[in-house]
Amino acid sequence: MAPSVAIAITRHSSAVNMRALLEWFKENARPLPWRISKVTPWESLLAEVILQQTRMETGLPYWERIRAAYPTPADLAKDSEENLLRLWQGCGYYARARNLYKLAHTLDGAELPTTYESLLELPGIGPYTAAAVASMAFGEPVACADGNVRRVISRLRGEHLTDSEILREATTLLDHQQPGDWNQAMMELGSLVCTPRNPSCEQCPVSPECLAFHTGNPEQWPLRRSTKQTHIHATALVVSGEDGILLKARDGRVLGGLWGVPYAEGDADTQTLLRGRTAEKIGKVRHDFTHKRLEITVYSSPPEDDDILLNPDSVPLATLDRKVLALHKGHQGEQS
DNA sequence: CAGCCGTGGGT
DNA sequence: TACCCAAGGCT
Repeated sequence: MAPSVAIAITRHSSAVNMRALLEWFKENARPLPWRISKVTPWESLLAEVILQQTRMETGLPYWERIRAAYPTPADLAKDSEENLLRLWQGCGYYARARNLYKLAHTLDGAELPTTYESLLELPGIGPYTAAAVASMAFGEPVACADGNVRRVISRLRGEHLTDSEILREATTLLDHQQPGDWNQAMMELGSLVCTPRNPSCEQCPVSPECLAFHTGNPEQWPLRRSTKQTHIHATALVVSGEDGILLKARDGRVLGGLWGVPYAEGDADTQTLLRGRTAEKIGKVRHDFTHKRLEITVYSSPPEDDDILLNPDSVPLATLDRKVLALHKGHQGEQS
């Protein structure tokens, strides 16, 4: 009998959690644009993609610009990928932009699909984004599990849960009448109250039922991810003349689709990079990715005859390249 | 499943 | 400084 009693209590507690959480959300939700006025499903999808692994304050200006430039997916499909990347530059994880561009072409003028399952088939749309758009834009009762939800649920249960266990629990708790609000409430709670460090349990609407709160050490959940950052020495070459800077389109997965100065990692590639040039070392730039730290030695050289120079503001550039160009500009200032 | 993919802010 | 980690998805 004991197990069924426990289950009954759990279910009852879940219902209490939901009501308290939704009430807290109504009072404390940040005034985000899509909460102030209604947005289209496309605009909702744009927001979710831009906010993947990106903080609200960082992502919001990008959302405003990109939704204004592309009110519909057809508007995006009509434009070039490079123009999208120009609006995306500095936001990071550029595969998101490349996939978004593919998505617009996949639709081929059609409306956005309206269900979790069909959204999931689109490029760049995974379980989180499909659930977020399906619930918020179309009212489908599907739970989404992002980093916030993972943390909130891990602490509620006081367990180190796998992703599928998190999703199962989120689905159990989901309010089927207001799935979009409930998903947002869970994420908002994780973002504002149930923070990774120094959570504000005294302000939490569900702390009475939170096992982590009762242990007095909620920060022990969820498990920390291991992050190993490798250190890499790289070389960048700024070839500048009156007409601009030598820039090339990058390809591959790292900063693919953006443009940048000639760049190399390792001695052999560096020698190739500088071969035939009279290059002067002008300084170092440090740039961190999630899993690697770049120490970039920057060289400057005058253009050769067949170098094609561009205005850096005319092409999409990553922040890494902007840092390199900023160093070069400062060095030029010193020279004159 | 684990590693990879940007950038910026917080501690 | 070094590390964490964000409305994740792809391979």
